[in-house]
Amino acid sequence: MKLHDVPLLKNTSLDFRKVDIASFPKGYVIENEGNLSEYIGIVLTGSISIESYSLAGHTFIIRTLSEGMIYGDVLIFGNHSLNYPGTIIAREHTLIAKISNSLFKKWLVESQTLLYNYLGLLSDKTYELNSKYKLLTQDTLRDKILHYLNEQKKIQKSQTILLNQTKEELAATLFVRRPSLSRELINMKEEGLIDYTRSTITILTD
Amino acid sequence: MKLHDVPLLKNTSLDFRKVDIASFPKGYVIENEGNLSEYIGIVLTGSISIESYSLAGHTFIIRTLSEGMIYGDVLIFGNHSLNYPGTIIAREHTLIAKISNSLFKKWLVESQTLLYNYLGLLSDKTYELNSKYKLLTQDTLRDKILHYLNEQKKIQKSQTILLNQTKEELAATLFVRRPSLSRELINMKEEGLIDYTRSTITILTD
DNA sequence: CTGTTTCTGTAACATATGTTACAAGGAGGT
DNA sequence: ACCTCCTTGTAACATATGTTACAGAAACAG
Repeated sequence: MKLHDVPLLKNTSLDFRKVDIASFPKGYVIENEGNLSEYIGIVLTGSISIESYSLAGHTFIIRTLSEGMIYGDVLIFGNHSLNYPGTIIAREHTLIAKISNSLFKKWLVESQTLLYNYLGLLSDKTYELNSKYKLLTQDTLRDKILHYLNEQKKIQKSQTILLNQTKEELAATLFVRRPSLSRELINMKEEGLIDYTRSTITILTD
Repeated sequence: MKLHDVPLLKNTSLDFRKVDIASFPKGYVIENEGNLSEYIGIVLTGSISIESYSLAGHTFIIRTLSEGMIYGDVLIFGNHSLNYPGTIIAREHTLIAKISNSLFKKWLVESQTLLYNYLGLLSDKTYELNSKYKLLTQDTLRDKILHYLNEQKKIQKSQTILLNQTKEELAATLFVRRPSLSRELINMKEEGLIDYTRSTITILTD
C-alpha cells in the first residue's frame, strides 16, 4: 500500500518525502510496552499485533493491525505520558511508515482533510475500545461468546460467522482459556443455541 | 461552573448564547443506553454516572463525570452509529449544557483553540479507557487490586491511598463483588502487603 | 502417501470468585 | 444518648473457569 492510499492520509496533498519507511521481519519487536511514543506508525505491508501481559504473565492481544492501519496516534495531544500500552510485534514481514509527532502536528494545521480523517480515526478507535470494554465486562463465558457472536453477526451480516482464527486465538480474544471455551461451545451446541465447525460458528436462534 | 471555565471551551471566544442548559434532579435518567447521541453534554453543576449492564444483568459504572466534564464527545466524527454506550444518570441535582453536534463541528473549524482542547480531551479519554482495559485484563482479583493501587499511588503520589468511595463502590470499580473484595483485602493484610481502614488503603511494600 | 506438526475435543481435578445471609461497627440525625 | 441506616466483615456454600494432560483429527511438508 502506498502512503496516499492510507485512509488517514487520503485526499491530502502533503509532502511525504520526509516520511521514513522501516522494514521488519516476522516476530520482530517493533516497540516495547512502555516505550515513549514519538511517531505515528502506519502499516504499509504485512501486519502487526499489539500485545500485553497481565501481572500474572498471561499474554493477551490488544489489537491486530493490517495494511493501512495506524498505531501511536491516540496520545499525541493528551496530558499523559506517551507510552505504548503494549508491545508491538511484526506478525509477518512488515513495512512501517513513521511520521514524527511534530511533523504530524504541523500537517494537521495545514490540511483540513487530514484533520477530519484523523478525527474520524480517533472516533472509530474509541468505538472499538468501548466494544472490547463491553466484552470484558460480561459476567460469564457464555455472555462473552454471545457478545462476540452478536458483534460478528452485525459485521459479517450472517448467522454463520467465519472465525478467521484458531480456537486458541478466539479464546485469547475473549480473554479465556481454550479448554474453557471448548467446554462452553459444546454446552451451547447441546442446548441447540449454536452449531460450529473448525472455522465457523452458526447462530441457531434469533 | 460557567461555560468559559470548562476545560474544553477554555480560552475560546465562542458565542455561547445558542447553548441550551438543562436541569435534572437526583436519580434522573438523562439518556438511555442505545439512544442516539446528538449533542455534547457538559456537566456544569453536580455529577452524573454512565452505567451499563452485563447480559447477566449486573450493573457496572463506565465512568463518573463531575463538573466541567463532557459526554457524547467521542463519536461525532466516526463511521459508527452515535449511540450511547451506557445509561446516563444524574447522581445529584445536576445542570447540563448541551451543544448540538452540528454547532460543535462548526465551532471546531472556527476556533483552533477549541480544536486543540478537543484533541487533548480525546487523548486523555482514550488513555483512561486503556487504563480500565488494563484493569479488566488482570487475571486475578489480587492483580486488579494491585493494579488499582499502583494507579492511585501515581495519581495521589502517596503510599496511603484515599478511597473516596465505599468498599461497595470500589468493588464495582474493580468489577468484582464486595465480599470477594473484602476477603482478598483481608488476605493481603494478613500477608503484610497492605493495611487498610474504612477510607484508605496503605501499601506496605515497594 | 507418509510422517510430523498443529489444532481441537475431552476429562479429572484444583481453585478463585460469586452468592447469600447475618452480625457488628460507624455515621448521622433527633 | 439513643435510634436508625448504611457500611463492612465474616462464614458456609455453590459454581464457573482455570489447569493439566492426553488422544484423535486435520493440516502440512516432503
